[in-house]
Amino acid sequence: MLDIKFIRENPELVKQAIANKNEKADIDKLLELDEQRRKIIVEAEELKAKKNKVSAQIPQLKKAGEDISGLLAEMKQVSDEVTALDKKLREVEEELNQILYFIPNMPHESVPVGKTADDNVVVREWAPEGFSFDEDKKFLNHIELGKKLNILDFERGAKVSGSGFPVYIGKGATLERALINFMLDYHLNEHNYTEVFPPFLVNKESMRGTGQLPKMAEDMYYIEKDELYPIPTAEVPITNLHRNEILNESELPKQYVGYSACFRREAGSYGKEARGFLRVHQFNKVEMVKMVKPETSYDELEKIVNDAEDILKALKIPYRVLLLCTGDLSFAAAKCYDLETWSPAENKWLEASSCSNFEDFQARRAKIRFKREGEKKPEFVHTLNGSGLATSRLMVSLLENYQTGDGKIQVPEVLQRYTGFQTIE
RNA sequence: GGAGAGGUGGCAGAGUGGUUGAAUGCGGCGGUCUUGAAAACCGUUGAGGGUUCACGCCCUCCGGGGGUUCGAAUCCCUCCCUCUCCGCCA
Repeated sequence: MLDIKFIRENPELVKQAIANKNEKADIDKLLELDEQRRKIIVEAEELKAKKNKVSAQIPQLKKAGEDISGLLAEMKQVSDEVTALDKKLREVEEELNQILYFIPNMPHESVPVGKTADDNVVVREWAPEGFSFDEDKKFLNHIELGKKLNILDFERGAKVSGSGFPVYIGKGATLERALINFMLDYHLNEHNYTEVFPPFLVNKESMRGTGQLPKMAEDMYYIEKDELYPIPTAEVPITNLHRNEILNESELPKQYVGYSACFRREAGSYGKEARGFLRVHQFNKVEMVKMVKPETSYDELEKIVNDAEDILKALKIPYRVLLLCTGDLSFAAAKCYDLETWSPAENKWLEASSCSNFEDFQARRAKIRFKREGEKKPEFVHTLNGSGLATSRLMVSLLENYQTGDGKIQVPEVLQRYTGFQTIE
């Protein structure tokens, strides 16, 4: 959420930012409500001050034996007016929030302005030694490989749950588990994160805190009976760990890494793009979350991208880093890098990680603050997160890149001590 | 799921209708004393909002929400959470 004061002082900037993000919000209406709100507050507080003053005098007057019935009647009137004004204030604030909660974050000045994914900028590419984009070579895609080697079963997943719920079997399941453990260990040992194993169901306040609600409600699963949401990413429970808290400056930066299953309805996405692992309702992801001092957040963003890249380098999977343009930037993000891994069978890049700086957008919603040494006023932290990484897309690239000419899979070297086997055949 | 107890400031813990944002203790910060430190003593120590160029002034907050009252941490309703006992259970 943006600071209402900032919007008040920079309405044109905000309008431009929203337009650049291909979003809509009625800023003029918002400012009108804001003014109305403050007017009501002034009026109500004057009455409250009067009420408090008189109420304090009443016991003395009573003690002195004076007749206060007239005063009581008058105060009753004042009290009723206050109640009416407070009610009006709540209504105005609700209307105001209805707009405010739907306003996206402002893109950082370093983010290229653009309409669609075509306007994203390739920052760098990486590939292991000896790699080439070999278009002549015949590659089986991950679905074919999964079937042939009996390690993935999309049909049975559809039977048990529905389409988009893949099942890993045998060495496929082991490989998936190995991948998750490898990534967690790597971030713990090489990158100095604190491990978190979060709940997979969260409440409404948490979903609002990180910005999934109210705007993305349609993309979430919801368990009505208990008013809980299956998480779309571990970002939600981990960032909300410190909701409504004031941290000490010395505690920052907070660096968490956690595994979770992720649940997404993916309403409205069908067809070719949804084949196999490319778009699923449940997948596994290792997520990095940081809470940092504002002045360091853009350095931290670069670090988090590097941390995700290190995993791909260790796995020796070709990838590229994309800087997203304003139009492709998600609702809560100020700046975002995507990591895309190469899929030789699809002959294209697949998004396997997304690393974002949210600045104080989430922190303001979730009230995550910190206090500087010697300062009185708490400030909002900056929050960041990055997938490090999502296994489903990564698994596509892994299987396809590590297939041998005769349709077997060579297990990446760094995973072998986790799998206990070197090949899948 | 049933029965009971409870949720107050960083922590502990008073407070059951009237200047209580809240006693007291601990902790934190500042000071006196000291070569320095400890002890002792004195002072200070929450958040949000409105208004103001500013000093300041005002409002709100004692788990969340609503209500009674001129006035609520204190009374009523409701929801949430924690603890104890019983039941059920991976």
